[in-house]
This record gives sequence, structure tokens and C-alpha cells, in this order.
Amino acid sequence: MTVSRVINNTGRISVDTRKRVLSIMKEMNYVPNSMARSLVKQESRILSLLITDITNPFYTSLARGAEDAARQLGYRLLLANSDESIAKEKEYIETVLSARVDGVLFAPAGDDSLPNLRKLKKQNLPLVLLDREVPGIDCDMVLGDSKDGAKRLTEHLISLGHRRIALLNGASTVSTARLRREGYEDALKLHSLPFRSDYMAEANYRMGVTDTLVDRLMQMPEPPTALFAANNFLALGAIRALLNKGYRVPEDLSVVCFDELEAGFVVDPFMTVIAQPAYEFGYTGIQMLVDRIQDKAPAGWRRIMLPSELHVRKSSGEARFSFFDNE
Amino acid sequence: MTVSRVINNTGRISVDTRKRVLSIMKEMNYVPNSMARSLVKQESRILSLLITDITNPFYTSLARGAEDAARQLGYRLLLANSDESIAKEKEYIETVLSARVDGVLFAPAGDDSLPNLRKLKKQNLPLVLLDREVPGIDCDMVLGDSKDGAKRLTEHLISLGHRRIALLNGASTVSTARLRREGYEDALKLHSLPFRSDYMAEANYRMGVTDTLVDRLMQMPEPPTALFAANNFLALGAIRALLNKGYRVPEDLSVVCFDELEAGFVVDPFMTVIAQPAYEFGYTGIQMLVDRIQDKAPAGWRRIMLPSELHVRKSSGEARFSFFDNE
DNA sequence: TAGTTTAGAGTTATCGATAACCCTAAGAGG
DNA sequence: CCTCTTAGGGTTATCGATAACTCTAAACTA
Repeated sequence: MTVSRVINNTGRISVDTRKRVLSIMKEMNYVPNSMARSLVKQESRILSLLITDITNPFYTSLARGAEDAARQLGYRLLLANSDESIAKEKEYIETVLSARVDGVLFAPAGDDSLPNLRKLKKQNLPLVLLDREVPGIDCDMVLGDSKDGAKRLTEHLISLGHRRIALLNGASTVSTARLRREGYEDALKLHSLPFRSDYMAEANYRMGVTDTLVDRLMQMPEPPTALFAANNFLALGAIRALLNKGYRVPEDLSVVCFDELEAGFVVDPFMTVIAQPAYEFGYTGIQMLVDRIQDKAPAGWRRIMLPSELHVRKSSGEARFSFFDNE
Repeated sequence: MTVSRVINNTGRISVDTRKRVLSIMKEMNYVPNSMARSLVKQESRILSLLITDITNPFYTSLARGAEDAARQLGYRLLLANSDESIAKEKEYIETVLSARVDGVLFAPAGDDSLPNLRKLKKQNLPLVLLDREVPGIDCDMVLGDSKDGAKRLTEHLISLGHRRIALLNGASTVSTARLRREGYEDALKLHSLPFRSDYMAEANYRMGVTDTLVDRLMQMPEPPTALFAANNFLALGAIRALLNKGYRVPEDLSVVCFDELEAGFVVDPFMTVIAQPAYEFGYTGIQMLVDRIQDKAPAGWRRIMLPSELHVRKSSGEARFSFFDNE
């Protein structure tokens, strides 16, 4: 009726009627029902963002970027958290589909997210993948340079004299973990260092590292002198375990990792990291998504790779040489 | 039609028809439209959570708690972030009202959130306030013991021999800032220490502290020997500024604060803090909200105060006495 | 056997907003 | 004076799911 015309500023309305409507709206505390509107308009102007760990600063920064972009483009954001669980992801997909959001920004838990993603694609819902690729899914993506970053981080350790570098990786069902391993291996090869499978360990990106994992590494006949952790939380878990056991970082073991540890403020930054532009992941992702929704995107899938930066800090130090080995 | 009966398991459906419907649903990739359902049911089973800073671990832990509780109770969570801005808060309120969520869990930016909150109450929307009170709003609340916590933190400093303790507080339009100041003053009084207004500074909970603020304190004729920061980010900002200027913590200035710095993992925890049970804030808040929605709540408003814990760590040390003053 | 249940499924109205169409009176134009 | 335009605003159908009702056989009861 006339109210709709006033709210949306469409059609012809006399100044008088408009005033009358507005004043009655105020008087009644009228608030339009966006569900009813979406039902007829067939669009909700809501985008959905799924992240895998809301306590990880990488994802909270990403969320802020997504939020800012969405706000600027006139969309609202439905934020959810999968805890790296495929099952929660599935639940969430159902929610999102039945809520008829206009598009989804999706940081998948891993390769096993495939069926979940297929379900989205079947509904023809615009989709942008974040941070991780999933084999079998073609769509727009915003990725980091995992391979190159891992290579740089490993080379940094090598340049400090380290020859025995362990890799504490995420699950191999996650694309970033695979790529980080490749980068690590590339760096070893490039410097003619052997790849040793006993220097490899694997854990969930979200979980702390069990002390036993660290024990195993440190109690080898030739323990590593440096540890490359594939993400920030793995590094924290490892360092905590090391300190508990009485080891010192970096004196006994240098530790480096992917991703900053804190969102913004850092007191006396400790960790040597490859920092990814988390905010831009979210911001760019939303831009790509909205382009796609509004048919402004090119026909083919876009694959944006954001650069990262090496920050050398205190957690990585010069290697101590062989005379320490038999200590 | 019959489909609805199948989906909701209501009414009488023959086994045969049910199978037929289900198979066609699968074949068509049918997904029910929850907006249409909400429209007629007059409930959405969506709750909304507004936090003021998504990058602050206090709020991300809180969000996880809220999410877990919501999931367990059969609700979904719409998460948003006000950045401590009343204007964003207002936008968000409008979104939430027009989305017809079933209830709102609200961490207000401050006393100026009053009009925003009134708008919610006018619609009779179940509401639970988190962390901060707002004068003029009566509703269920989950709070921390700001006053007592501040008192304990201040007394901890006093017990270390500090006599000149500065307070770096949040804006006085935020209830927690006022209470933390009260606790601080109580502790001073209790130990017959003078309250000095030149030891007070105020900044936004979200912002870094400007270096000038720290400069002002440290360049006083009688500079403080300890600093009580009213939240974690203020403490981080202060410490960063101090380190930049060449001061050491705790040697030159002890620093303590409210709230943990990191969500879960802490490497070699540094900061002496009053830790609040952030997860429980969210979890309890959702429980109270759902009770209210389902009319299981008592008639009067509930006001739950969650206890907090003092963790003494390295950022606070013994006071150095007068012979240092004229150094 | 006649009347009454009942299982199973179809019909209609509804939630609130909007698209598309229609209606009326005043003013414009010849 | 009559026709035509147009401003302003009312009507109806629609989005998709559900509540409440109806309908039709078959089954059951007395």
C-alpha cells in the first residue's frame, strides 16, 4: 500500500500523505518486516561468512574486513563459526540455504567440505572460497601464497644456519597444509638438505599440540634445531609444550609460523611469522562475492592470491652447531 | 500442502507418500524457505548477538559460549560487531528488528546506547545485556564484578609496595569503567593512599593509547610506579607506548589489567590480570535469553554476576622506593 | 445394513511487503 | 464543453510455508 511507497521512495506520494504516514509509523513503532520483503523480492541483501575458528586472530581480522566491505556495499553479514568441523559446516549450510542469503563467503574446514560445497553450488548460490582450496570445486577464491610463504620461512631458518628443521603441519586434508609442506620441501631441496619424514608432525590447526608430539621430536637422537609450524595456534601449542618441558625458545629450538598471533596490538612481538593480510582476505572476498551477485564479475572464475610478509622476530635465532648435538 | 507435513512430521502421512515426497525433494534439491516459515509462525529461531569488538579475545570467547548455548537450545546466532560505535549499533538494531529475531544478546557500547536499547524494548523483544549496564534500562543482565576485581587488582599492586598507582580507564560513559574506578578508589582509601586525579587517564576501550598519554604520566615530577589498565587492549597500548619510549615493564612500571589477552593459548603469560569467564558470559546470556523467550524465566529481572580470578604474572613487580624517584 | 469414525490428503486463508494494475478527480488542451 | 493527461493513491495477486478446515474413501460399530 501507500506505506510501502513512502518507505521505498517509489511512485508518487503527496508531501502531506508522506508526512502523515511517517508520523503514524513513528507513533506505532512500525518496523518493516524484512522477511516479507525478501520473500517477494527474492533477495535478502544478507551475505554469509563462515570461518573455521572465531578465536583465531587471522579469522577475526578477516571477519572485520568482510564486515566493512559488506556494510559499504549495502549488505549485512551473517557470521558463523565451524570450529573446523565438517558436521557443523553442514548444519550451517542448511541454515544458510534456507535463510536464502544472497551469497556465501566460505572458509572450508578442508577437502571433506566438498559435499557441503556441492550443496551450495547446486542451488546456484554465489560462492567465494577463502584461504583454502577444495579439489573438485570451481569458484571464485581468495588465497594466500602458502607455498611461497613456507619456502621463505624455511629459507629464513636455513639462512640462520639450521639444517635440521621440523615441520609441524596442519591436517593434510587442508590445501594450505599441503602447500606449506611443498614450500618447505622446496626450500630444503634448493639448499640440498635431506627431507626427513621423522621431522614431520601433523595436528589439527585448531588444537593445541600434545606434549607427546613435542617430546617425540626433542627426544630423537638428532633432534631438530628449528620448528616450522604451519599456523599460529600450532606454534603456540608447540611453544607452550616446549616451555613446560623446560626447553627455551629460541635457544633450544627456533620456532616460526604462518599468520600473526594477535589481531592488532602486539607487545614486544616475539614470533617470527609469515603474516598474511587477513583483513584483505575478507574485504576482497566480499567485493568479489558482490560483483558476482550483481553480475559484474567476469565469466570465468577468479583466483586472487594475496601476498604475505616475513617478519623476523625473536623466536628464531642462529643455529647452534654440532658440538651442541651431543650435549 | 503434504510436503509441509512430511518435513515437520505432523499430521497423518502414509509411508508411501512420505517416501515419494522425500525422493522428489532430493531430486529437486528442495530446501525449505525459512523466511516464509517464520512469516507465518511468527518466530525465527534466530538470536542475535552484538559485541563491541570482534578482535578482542574477551568477546570472541563470549561469542563461542553464546554460539554453543544457542546451538544446544536449537537456535541460530546472528553475530554482529559494533566497534564501540553507537551509530553502528543503531544500524544494527534496525536490522535486527526488521529481521524479526526472537531475542537479542547485547553488549552495549556505553550509556549512550540507551536510545538504541529503548527501541528494542518498545518492540517487546527479549533482551539480555552483557558485561555493561546502561542506566535507564531494566532487563536481564550478565555482568562481571568490575568493582571488586578492580579493588583486588589495585590491592595486589599495593601489596607489592606500590604507592603511586595510575589508572588508565575506559570512557566514563561505560559502566564497567565507572565501577573499575570505584574499586580502584576503594582500595586506595582502604590503604590510606591519596587519590590523585593527575594519575587518571581515559581512553576508548578499543583504541590504542596514544603515546602522549603515557608521556604525560611518566614525565610527571612524581611518576606512577604502577599502572592499572581497565581492559586488556588499553594495557597492550600502554605497554607498547612504554617500550617505544624505552621504559621497561615491570622494572620501570608495573602494569596490570582486566581480561585475558588471548583466547586460549598463552605463551609464557606475561600480564597480571583479572580474568573474567568470558565464555560463560555468552553461554549464560543465551540461556537466560531463551528462558525469557520461552516464558520460563521468573517475572523480575535477573542480574547475574560472574566471578573473576586474579592471575599474578610477570608484568607486575615489587615497587622500587623513593631513592629511585630522583634518579 | 446404516451410520459413524478415521486415515490420508486436498483447499483456503494467512503472515507482511511489493509489483502490477486500476481508479478518480483535477487540470490541460483544443 | 469535451477529451485527454496525470497526480495520487487504492486493489489484487504474489512470494513460500503453515494452520485450520474440508473432503473422500475405507474401516468400524451397533
